Amino acid sequence: MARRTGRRPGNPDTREAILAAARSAFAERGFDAASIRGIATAAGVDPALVHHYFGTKEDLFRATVDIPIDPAQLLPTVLGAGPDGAGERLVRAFLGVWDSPVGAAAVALLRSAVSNEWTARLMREFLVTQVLRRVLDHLDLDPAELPLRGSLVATQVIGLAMMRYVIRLEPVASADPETLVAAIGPTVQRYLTGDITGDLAG
Amino acid sequence: MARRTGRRPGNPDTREAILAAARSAFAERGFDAASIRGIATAAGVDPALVHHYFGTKEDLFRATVDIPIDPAQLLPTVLGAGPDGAGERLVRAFLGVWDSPVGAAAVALLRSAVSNEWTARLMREFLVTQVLRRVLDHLDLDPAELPLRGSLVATQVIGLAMMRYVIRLEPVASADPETLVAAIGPTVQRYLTGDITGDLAG
DNA sequence: GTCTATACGTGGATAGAC
DNA sequence: GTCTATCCACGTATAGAC
Repeated sequence: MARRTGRRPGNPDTREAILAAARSAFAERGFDAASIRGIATAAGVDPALVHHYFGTKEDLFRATVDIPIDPAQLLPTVLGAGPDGAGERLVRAFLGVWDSPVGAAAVALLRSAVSNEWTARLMREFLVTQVLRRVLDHLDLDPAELPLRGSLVATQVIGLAMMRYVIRLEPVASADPETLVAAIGPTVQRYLTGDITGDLAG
Repeated sequence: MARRTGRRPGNPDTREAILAAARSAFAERGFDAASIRGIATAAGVDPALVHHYFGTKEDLFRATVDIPIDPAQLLPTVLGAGPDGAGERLVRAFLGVWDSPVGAAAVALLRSAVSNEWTARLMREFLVTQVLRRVLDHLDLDPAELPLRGSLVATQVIGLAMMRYVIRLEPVASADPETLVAAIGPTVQRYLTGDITGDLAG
């Protein structure tokens, strides 16, 4: 019995356990409020290990939100069938991602963007360069209108995320995804391709 | 010369100075990140005075967001001219409030609602009982649809606030209010009185 | 590779002097 | 009414023992 009964050394998935704990902690509390100690406790490891594997808290956050989701993959689904109905498909695709486990990273980014200037910049850049620009570039539109159209889409989509995942306002928080697609899809469609100058009457 | 040259005693507007500093601090950083010490420094007073006037940090926050804005006052403006165009008028009224100095309190509440469960509850209750219910009660609608309509309006309006005041995504962040009214008003109008079940095609 | 101990900073809150 | 001094809790991060 050369070895004591203590915890086994070199646990191979300690890193993954930390990452998972960090993901939910950041998603539930945001960057500032989440603590390394809390994450370590949730993962069942020592706080020092977190630093050992990931460096600073900021590094850990970056690793957390650096999810293996390539927005480009979703583009064919959203835009493949042409501009008609793109709004509905975009809302459906967003809900699909946010409702999935990896959506926790998106919620973490959203929650943190409110308290941290650098995470807000991270979010702006992600929204603009990874999502909005790609979608809008595939639609034949007046280039001068693109920035406004893009940020209007952002107001609706991020507002939906805020109410559903952060503020948890009912009934949006637990509504069926297709209900939201039917209700909000047309809004996004109008922001993408419709008239946004006010000529459209109720 | 019975009196020294030190700071004058009994400064009557110290309380207001603290309140103003607290408002902008909470609006810029949220409840958690804003510190009593920082607020005191910004107000040019001692941290202990903050406690003396307002009690705990939570008490101070409540005093900060307890603004003298009665949503009921805005109702005639929004709904007075009938349901047609109510969406545009609601967006205009919101921007009027949020863009004004007292809007800082609203931004503070929004920012804080993301990190604090109790401020999120505060915001939910304010939204539901003070804003959405009042607006919707004045429109003749199927009562079964009211909660969904109300939270849809919330997704769009709060999303607008997030992008304009918190994330500061351009061009929405510095857009002319009437541009936003023209673009977003019809969305709110549809959520209030239109078809939200998906029959409306682009 | 894992954990203990600790340095270092910050922030809320209070007691009590002036 | 205002401020000094301080207590206490917590968080990040690191050094170094095992």
